[in-house]
Amino acid sequence: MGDIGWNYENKAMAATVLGTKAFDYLISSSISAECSLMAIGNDENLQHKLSDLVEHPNSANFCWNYAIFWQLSKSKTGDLVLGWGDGCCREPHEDEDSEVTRILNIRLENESHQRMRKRVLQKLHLFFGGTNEDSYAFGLDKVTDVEMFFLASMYFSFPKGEGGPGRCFASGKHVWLSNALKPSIDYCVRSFLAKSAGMQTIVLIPTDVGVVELGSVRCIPENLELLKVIRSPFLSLSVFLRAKKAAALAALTNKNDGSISSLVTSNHAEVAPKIFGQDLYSDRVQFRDRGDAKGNGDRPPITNTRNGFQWPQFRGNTLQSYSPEALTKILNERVNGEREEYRLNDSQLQKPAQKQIDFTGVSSRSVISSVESEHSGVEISCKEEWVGLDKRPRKRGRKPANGRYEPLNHVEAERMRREKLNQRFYALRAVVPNISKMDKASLLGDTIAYITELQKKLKEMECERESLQNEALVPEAKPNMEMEVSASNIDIQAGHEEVTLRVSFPLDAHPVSRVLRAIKDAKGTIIEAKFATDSEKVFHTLLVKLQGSERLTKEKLIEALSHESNSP
Amino acid sequence: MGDIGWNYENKAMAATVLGTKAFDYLISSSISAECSLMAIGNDENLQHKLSDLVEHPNSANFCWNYAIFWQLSKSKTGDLVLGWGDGCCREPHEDEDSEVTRILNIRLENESHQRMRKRVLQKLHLFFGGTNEDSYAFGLDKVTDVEMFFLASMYFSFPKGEGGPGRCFASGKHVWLSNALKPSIDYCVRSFLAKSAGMQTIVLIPTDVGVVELGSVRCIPENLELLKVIRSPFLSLSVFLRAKKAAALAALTNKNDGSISSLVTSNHAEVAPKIFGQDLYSDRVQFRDRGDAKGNGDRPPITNTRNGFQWPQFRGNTLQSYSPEALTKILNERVNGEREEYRLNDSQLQKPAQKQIDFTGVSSRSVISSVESEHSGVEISCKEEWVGLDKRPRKRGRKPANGRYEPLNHVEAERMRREKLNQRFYALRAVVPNISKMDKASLLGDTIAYITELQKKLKEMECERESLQNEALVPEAKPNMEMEVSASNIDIQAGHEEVTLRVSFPLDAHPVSRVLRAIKDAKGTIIEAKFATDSEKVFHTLLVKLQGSERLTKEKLIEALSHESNSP
DNA sequence: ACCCACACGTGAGTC
DNA sequence: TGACTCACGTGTGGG
Repeated sequence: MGDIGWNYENKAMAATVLGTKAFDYLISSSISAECSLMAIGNDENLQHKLSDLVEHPNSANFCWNYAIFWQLSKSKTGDLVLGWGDGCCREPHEDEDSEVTRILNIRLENESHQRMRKRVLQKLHLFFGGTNEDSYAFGLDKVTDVEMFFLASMYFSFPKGEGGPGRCFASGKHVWLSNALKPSIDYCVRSFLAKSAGMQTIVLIPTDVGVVELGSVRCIPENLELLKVIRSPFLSLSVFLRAKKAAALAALTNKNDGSISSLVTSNHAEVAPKIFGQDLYSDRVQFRDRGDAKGNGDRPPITNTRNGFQWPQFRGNTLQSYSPEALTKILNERVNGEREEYRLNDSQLQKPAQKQIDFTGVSSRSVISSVESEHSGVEISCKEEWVGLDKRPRKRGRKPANGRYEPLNHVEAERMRREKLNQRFYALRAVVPNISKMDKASLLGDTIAYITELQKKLKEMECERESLQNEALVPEAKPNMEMEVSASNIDIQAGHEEVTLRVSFPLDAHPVSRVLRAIKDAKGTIIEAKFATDSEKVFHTLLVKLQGSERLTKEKLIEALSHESNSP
Repeated sequence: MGDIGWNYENKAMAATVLGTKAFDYLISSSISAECSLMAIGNDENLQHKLSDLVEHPNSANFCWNYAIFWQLSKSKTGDLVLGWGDGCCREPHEDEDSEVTRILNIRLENESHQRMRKRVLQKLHLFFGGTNEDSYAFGLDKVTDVEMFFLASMYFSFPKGEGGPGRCFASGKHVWLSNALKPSIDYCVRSFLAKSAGMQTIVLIPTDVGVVELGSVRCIPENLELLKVIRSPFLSLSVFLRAKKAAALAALTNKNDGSISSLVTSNHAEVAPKIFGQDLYSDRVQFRDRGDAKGNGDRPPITNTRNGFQWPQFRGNTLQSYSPEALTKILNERVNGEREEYRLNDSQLQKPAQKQIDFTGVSSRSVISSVESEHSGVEISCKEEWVGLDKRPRKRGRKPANGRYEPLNHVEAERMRREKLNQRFYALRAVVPNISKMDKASLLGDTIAYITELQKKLKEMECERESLQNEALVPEAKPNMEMEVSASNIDIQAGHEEVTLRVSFPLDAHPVSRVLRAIKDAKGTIIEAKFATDSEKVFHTLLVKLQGSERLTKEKLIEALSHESNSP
């Protein structure tokens, strides 16, 4: 592909922003129109799961700065590839370590950098068939290193077995890099970008239908528990996505043409495949019949339409309609006239951009809300026939973003809240063993039981440890105390050059006690008892007189001793 | 009051069923029409909390067989009394210990007992102003000992400071009896009944507005954690009930007449006090304006009416309308003709009773459902003007019971589900320490964190214990093994009548080792070493020759020993 | 048929 | 004021 005519004022600068290597990757190795089919899902559900991973510091997974789901899809050439399914990237929390915040905010200060970054993203976006209105760059008033990495990742795709995600997916084994900054580490063609974003930890987790990628600027050691927690929400998703994907691919194969429009427009009510009672291609039911059946049609139509809208898939259709030459032409036009065109398309914009190319004044919020209101118009005018008609590509991924836009219709906010809660429930299910039933109440009950059990165990353990310590101390201290030589059990009689020591020990703690008892049992009488020592051992020599004719043999004695030890 | 003319065929038999003493209590000391005002609350919310305590074996409180809330109310004479607010009693679970099941099922076998029990309950019920239709006895096909106790409790009330609940309430301290079967225990005038029901554990927990009483046939030792869990759901209730009660009493005082009808009919829209945005006397909002505002008036009216219905309080109005003579007359009539009247009132009954007095064929479900359907009719006929018109007394307490009746309008079922979930959340809050925020998501997050923390700790502990055990085993086994007398370290030389034993031990584990080392340190030479023993001690006698002019004093030796022990 | 569990949209309250 | 939590009634799908 090579240079396809990107018209930057300063290519070198663009390379600086992205890094030469990464930039090369971008325009040579990885970007390809083949990922046009990628986002079959574009699943809000998935999105919420991902955003919960990175945006909620209270959960167990507080540590991630971005999350991407590499979704398995069919490329234009028919190969299976892993492409950006959905993702989320967060701004630094206020309570973040200053060091982390610093990393996350890198390159915010430089205005020209910012401009260039946006331009690069814009270009990428346009090249892949996006329009100016739905460019991410518009929605951002700053592009950090992390964000740059995150957004650029969107234009990569990986065949099975190639690149980090591809290898992870092929092997089925997770990858946990906690030192991704090390020069030797090269987990993926995007490594360079990841490093420039300060990603210390990168985790890849395979699922049935793709790969979850998480990154953190912190160093997070591999943790199987955490892995389980992360993985859990995507397990339930797998079933859903898999069916979705299978049906989509089937539809594609049946139609026997690779065009995306067929995929999009084939979604009519009578043929629309259903999965879990929901339409396959939208993550909500197209028409909640309830909306009409319940006779609450007086609600603002935005509610139904927002849910029911069949968003055409990102990039596919637009990409198809441009020849390379036309694309280049458009690119050139846009570079010079982007603001004008932008304002043209967004006449309702409350806050017009004030500088030539700077978009920082345009908050994501105003953009989106204008899109929203435009939709409302469409929706009102064509209540039923909109399927496949609206060509407006859906905003892809990272929808709530950080500069969160306002409406989140209270409906969506509530949806997110619920999703978050469910997320927690999933996570809880992952950490609590022996769940009796799968319903929430039982889960909570089991959780409570489990916690109390753990607490009890812990208390027991503590007691045990205490007593064990006491035991360990007492019989270690006791015999030591007993065996301790002190004023009470030592006696000295000094002579001229000789000293007579007399030391006493409790019998039962003394090694010879059992021998003595065995002798006693054998009715022997000790006549003389001496002991001697070398550097390693102590020898006790006993002269024993036996009563009667019994002979004390070694065997007998040993038997007596072992017998004694069995029944103390 | 004494005998007020109860017309049993066999009074002695009735006494046998309930127990003489309890029976005496019932008709002499405790029962009084004063409890007519008691059930100001009759709160479904409360009920759910209680039923959750006894009916869900999965929760932490799996162990209770009945639960009663003794609610503080104003009696007819103006005194504050604790009376049956709400309660719940459960049948044995299938998976219950056979012993417990046996206790819970006691007296099921005897048909005449059953008949008598129902008769007694019926009498009590009628005497207190109930009608045949809403008699509990109708709804039960068996009355166990536990149930008998539970149901009979309903007719008791206690002034503040008197009786178990009264004393508990006055003192503000909980009572936990885990040996309530002991003859010496007499927690309440109902003790006799409790004992006959096999209640081993009885717990009384004071709240601001009444006392929670729990009973179990198991022996449950006092447990502060459990207490906390039990108490928690009633804390949130307290606020609600207190305001409710206060307003109710205020309304009563303002009206300046003690009649209940005033309490019931005063509840019009414009004067109805509100609490938490809900009408005071019904636990649901009378009219959800939303219902009309949303324009879904085409819903079956049952929804609104069921929620909006102002159920008159139990007993109050009916009791007021009968003179004592009329009451007696009715009692006599009913005893002889109860089945006829019963069938008269329940023409829709699918399953008519088949024997003269036996009600076992009448399931609670069919009775209630007939009542329900009757209500539906009422609701349809008078859509808005129903306030205070419907005189049907509400079923009091223990509504879902065990033979749960059918509709639970899906609305109510959902309510219960939510309540149950919340219950669990409360319980969870009680067992998880360090909850950052009070919202559910955070709670779950914290719970997960806590669990993982506990698991980690436990794992650590286990490791620690293992290594400690190894440590404990090794130096416990090692010296034992070292000190073990076996073929390897014992040597016997037999003479005529004498035997010479030679036993060796490792030096460092031998008591004298430190003495020997001290001697060595003091540059002494052991000339002779003997040992002797008596029944308790072993004496080592050492003759030591010292080099040079140093004198080995006792103090020096001890110092050397202690010095050595400090730095091993 | 019914029961159960869940998710949804919505009104209301809270900070 | 908006962001957020919560409870409610309702629709729905699975057993």
